[in-house]
Amino acid sequence: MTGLLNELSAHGYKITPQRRIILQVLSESCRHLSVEEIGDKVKQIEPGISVATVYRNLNLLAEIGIVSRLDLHEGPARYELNQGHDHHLVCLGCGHAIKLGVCPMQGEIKKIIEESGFEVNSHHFEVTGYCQECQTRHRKP
Amino acid sequence: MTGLLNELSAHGYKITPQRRIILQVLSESCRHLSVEEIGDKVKQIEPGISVATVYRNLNLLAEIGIVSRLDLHEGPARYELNQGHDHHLVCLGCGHAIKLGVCPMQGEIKKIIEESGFEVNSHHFEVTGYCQECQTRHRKP
DNA sequence: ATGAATGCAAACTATTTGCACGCGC
DNA sequence: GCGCGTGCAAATAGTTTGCATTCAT
Repeated sequence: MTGLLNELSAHGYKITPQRRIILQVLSESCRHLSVEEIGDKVKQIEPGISVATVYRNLNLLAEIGIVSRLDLHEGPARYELNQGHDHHLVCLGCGHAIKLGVCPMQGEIKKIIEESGFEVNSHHFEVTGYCQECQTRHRKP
Repeated sequence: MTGLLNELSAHGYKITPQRRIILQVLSESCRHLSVEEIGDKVKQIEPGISVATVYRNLNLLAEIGIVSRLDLHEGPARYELNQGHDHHLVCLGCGHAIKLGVCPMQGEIKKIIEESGFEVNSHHFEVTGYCQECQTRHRKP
């Protein structure tokens, strides 16, 4: 948490109460939160904070790599603290992002991409479906 | 192309001139098109067609699996005919999506996911960076 | 003290929707 | 002829932005 704040100032950005709170909220969650969810939690702590600020800071944080953004087609973007490097099983039922310990960007695939001459900037692997809990619920209708 | 139309009626949907034209436009492109691009091309063929129709049909086509949708964070969603199953190297410079012949959803990774009890609905692997052509352009500033 | 960050509201972009009409089956 | 599909315009969702003010450094 303090590390995150340091990273902010290291990039030349100021440490404001708003940023502190946004980072706090993110660090207390173990799943991808929508801007709305983040905004709600933030407002519970300090009601005066505007959505615009939340948006601005999430963009900023995503840009410097502190948070990662998940763009599902349905609904708004979702954010979470960038846990180094992770891929997820995202449940369409409950929204939980289950961490996957492995990364597809290795072995044969990595080699193929490197050999193609493409300069990799980032990669994204995401599996959507239903977690065990939601499977039963989803099947009945 | 006729196969695509068949697939539509097989799912109980009517074959309208609009749908015919949208599919024609998609089948003539080798890259992911935004709705705006699709709309423009469609209107060159038949000016009366409304964007709403384009949206409605792209959603429909995506649902029955005829087209695939690409959700970059920047800007609108992009669509292309579903070429079976593909992953891409998306260039941040020129926007081209270079097809990757291989799929990460196999071997060890597939096994791990299956064993976790997660019910996979779909998966998405996407690499962003710069294609060879754009690498030089991008490096100079 | 200076410029970066904020709050507010208005603007904007992408997409969806309600309704009356038109057309494929 | 029935009902799905369409065009239009208005509505909505998500996000960004201009501007005056506040605050971190």
